Amino acid sequence: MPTNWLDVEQQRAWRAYIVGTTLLLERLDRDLRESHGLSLPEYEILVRLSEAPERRLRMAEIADSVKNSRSRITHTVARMERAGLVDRVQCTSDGRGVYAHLTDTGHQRLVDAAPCHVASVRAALIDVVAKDELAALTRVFTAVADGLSPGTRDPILTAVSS
Amino acid sequence: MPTNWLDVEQQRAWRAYIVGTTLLLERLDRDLRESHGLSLPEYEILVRLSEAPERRLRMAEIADSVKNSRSRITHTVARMERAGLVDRVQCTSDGRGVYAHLTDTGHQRLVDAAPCHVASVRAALIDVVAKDELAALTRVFTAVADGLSPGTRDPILTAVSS
DNA sequence: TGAACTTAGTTGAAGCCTAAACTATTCCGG
DNA sequence: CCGGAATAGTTTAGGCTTCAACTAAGTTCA
Repeated sequence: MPTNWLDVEQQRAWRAYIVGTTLLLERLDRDLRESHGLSLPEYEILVRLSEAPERRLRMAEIADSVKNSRSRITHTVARMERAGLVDRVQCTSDGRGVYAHLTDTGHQRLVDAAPCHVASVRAALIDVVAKDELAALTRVFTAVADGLSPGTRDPILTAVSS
Repeated sequence: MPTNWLDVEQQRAWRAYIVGTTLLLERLDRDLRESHGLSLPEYEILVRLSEAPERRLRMAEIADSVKNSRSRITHTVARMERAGLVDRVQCTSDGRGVYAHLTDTGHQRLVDAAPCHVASVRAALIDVVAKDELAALTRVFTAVADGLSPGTRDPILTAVSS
């Protein structure tokens, strides 16, 4: 079967996307690190934990929600525990299970970092695109995620309420 | 100044984007590795070199075009050289300069990998998105890249010809 | 009950990336 | 021409990620 190459428009879209994403993720990570000593992956975990009932989640739930491997979550949570951002709590109902639980310190760290992070996201992405382009972005990446990981959508991506 | 938080639509867009991007980049990288033993960053470098005059670029040109640090390019090109994909050639006009030059092996490797990679990009992104959404994607990330790295746009992103 | 299988999570080694310091060369002003 | 500043690229160490192998606990089914 001959390759169905990308046409010029598609190639432009693809390259713009990788280049923009490389710059964007690097910037957000750097801003968080410099101002609050958090990496972007750590920040994302803090957010998920802060939104969870009792501020805790099973390791696998974290892994699923941020789309990282379990191994990676183990390592990252271990670092966060060393930094006092989370506790690890044995799950009583499942002897294999472990909860990562947001500490007060961790919560405060998130509260401190959030305004700065939101400002970065706005400055670099949200505020430089039109409303309808943002809507297109949502559709595009919802479709992408659904194609690559069907049936595991973030609740916020389907419900309108926070 | 009170934080200008993201509204629900903006939050949906942002989360869809990170989650989708995490899955997408991971998938493309994995596909390339498994089928052709290349990482996505390596593949991108091969593409840039293959398009360059005489199939060679200065280290800094590579770094700029893929938006990676020079240090990272040094490391990545060193690995690629070990793998026989590129040569390193001392620049005659500037004693400090080094060219990375695509070898025949490297070019063949790219030719072999390209159809597979394009198929992955199509399956995961291009073919799951409408034409106008793709155009929006281009606009969004061109704006993002321009905001974060003004004045260093990829030629393909401004010219219509390949 | 118990053997096989699955799931949750961890571990350790190897590879990749970052940051900062470093070498070598070129550029610029006097 | 010289000295200082800037540029090109490399190096090294340390941190992060991946991979494969591993432990431990739960599940299934005869």
